[in-house]
Amino acid sequence: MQGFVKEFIQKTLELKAEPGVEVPTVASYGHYSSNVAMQLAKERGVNPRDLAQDFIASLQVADKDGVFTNIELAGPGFINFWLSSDWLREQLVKKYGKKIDGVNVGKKEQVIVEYSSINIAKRMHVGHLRTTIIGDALANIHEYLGYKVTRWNYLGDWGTQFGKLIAAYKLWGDKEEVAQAPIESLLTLYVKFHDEAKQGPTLEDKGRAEFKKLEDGDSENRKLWQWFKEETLKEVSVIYRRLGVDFDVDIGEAFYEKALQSIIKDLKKKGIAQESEGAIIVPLEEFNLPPALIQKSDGATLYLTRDIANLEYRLKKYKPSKILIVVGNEQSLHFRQLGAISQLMGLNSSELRHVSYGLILGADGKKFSTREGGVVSIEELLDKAVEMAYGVVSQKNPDLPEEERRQVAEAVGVGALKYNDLRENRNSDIIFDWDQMLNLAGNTAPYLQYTVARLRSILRKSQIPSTKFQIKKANLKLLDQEIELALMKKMLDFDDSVIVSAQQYMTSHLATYLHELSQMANQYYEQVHVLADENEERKLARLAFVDRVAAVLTKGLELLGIDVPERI
RNA sequence: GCCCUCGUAGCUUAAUGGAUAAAGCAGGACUCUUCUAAGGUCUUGAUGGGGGUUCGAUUCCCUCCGGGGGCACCA
Repeated sequence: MQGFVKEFIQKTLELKAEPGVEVPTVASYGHYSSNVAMQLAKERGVNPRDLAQDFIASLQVADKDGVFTNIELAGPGFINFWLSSDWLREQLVKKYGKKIDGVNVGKKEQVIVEYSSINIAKRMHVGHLRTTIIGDALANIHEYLGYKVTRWNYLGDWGTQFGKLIAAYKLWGDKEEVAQAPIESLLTLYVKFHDEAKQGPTLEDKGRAEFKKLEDGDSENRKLWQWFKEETLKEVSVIYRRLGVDFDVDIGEAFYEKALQSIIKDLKKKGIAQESEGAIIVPLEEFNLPPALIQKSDGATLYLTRDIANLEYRLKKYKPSKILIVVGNEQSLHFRQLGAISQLMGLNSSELRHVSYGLILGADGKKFSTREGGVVSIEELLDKAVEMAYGVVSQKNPDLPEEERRQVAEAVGVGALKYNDLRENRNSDIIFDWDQMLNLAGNTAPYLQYTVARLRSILRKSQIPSTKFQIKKANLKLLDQEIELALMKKMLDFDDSVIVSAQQYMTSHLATYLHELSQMANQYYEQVHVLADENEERKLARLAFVDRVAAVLTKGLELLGIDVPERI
């Protein structure tokens, strides 16, 4: 409802700029608070409290419908607003009377979210977890906000390592083995190639030669490459299914290979790129950046070159208003260079955003190395989380049938892991810690899932068919407890949290909101015993209300990509 | 050396330039004949140091200290 208050102030006071409105941390400062008078006092050369007083007079006159019960001056010049209970009830019905549809702030504009971006013939490890989870949630959030979202898994499917892999496969590979455990056996071949290559340069040459053949379209190598790709995707699809993640596009680096030479030629012609030490670079002094290398001295292209082609293709085909690239902040220089080059090329029609996040570090505080074996695979992480959740479910709720316990454990374990990443979307690094990742109490997904399960349990135990829970028909006047009104107000702030999450590309706002809503819901069923109510009309109204609280929490968790079991 | 990023309670983290810095974990005290105690209630405890801008700074600027990442032929 922040937007509503903002609009009300802006219209009434005829302001050019959007006024600042926030939800105060202290309840006695009102439902909403604006610092608009303090912002404008200086340029108007008046005392902020006097200005606020004038504003309040106009606002009170403008509030003909009685939306606010109180508009008050406070502190150095804050204007604090209290919403009327009836208006809250009305809005609740308006917003949540049917299913929760979202808000159309995106106006069907295109947004491309690039995330996960795995490498072919490599295992998915903890490093891929953050990008996959954060990217998927951001995609969901943009969809809720009315954007047309394209989910893009930008595959690492090109490079000399594929020549090595093909060479290794031709030497020692076994079709059956690869088909059975693709990533495992391809990885083994790759490692073997490296070990053997230490004996002499002939093997390396062979790898390079195979890659050259692949580049030139040799049909056998092309087939092998395609097969490796398919098998890898088949294998990781199991993980994606467990994570509830799905992509619209999985075009990778290889796709752009053909476009690269003409891009380089074009950049040279326009004077954007130039030769240097046998390579081709784009100087970026004007952006205070080091020069970007787009072609090696041996003529080979680079990741950045392909990203330029990638950007060009996306702009042309999708005309997106935003491109979000969810990848760790170790690549921030790369994306700053890409952004600079896109400006030089005039490819800055859409917002190109590197959604970065901190690295996951080992216990020693150093970067996890992909090369060494010390990396935890995603399967291992998921299995461990689910196993732990299963233990807790079995202990807390032994009466649940075995199959349901398994399902609950999957939702709880995976949910806990996801929420752990989504509740904090900051740029500082994270030290990998099993205990913290698998924590199931406090500000975690299981707490939110538990809250919904409790709410649904109340509905179930009422023995009233769910079709009767109609907030439109309920007599909401009977809901007059402080906690009930506070909950209503909180529920109406849901969209704000989603909007801020999208604006700042930070899922933490939504996660924090859901935790707060959840805390209030827990207080609610602690304080108010719905089923014990002898007033049938009020009981039915409360059941309808409980149903909507659960619905908002469920929707929020859905946006975060977290499943909600009926019982837990 | 240069660039980026981070530094908040014992730990993990919040806080579009706002009022009394907010949670969770851990610690202490309560709370299950009442809709699931994965809960609820109370409680101890913090902005790295120093300057500046501002009516107001965790937030912006400068500087110092400390952690992490990056810096032409990897992605």
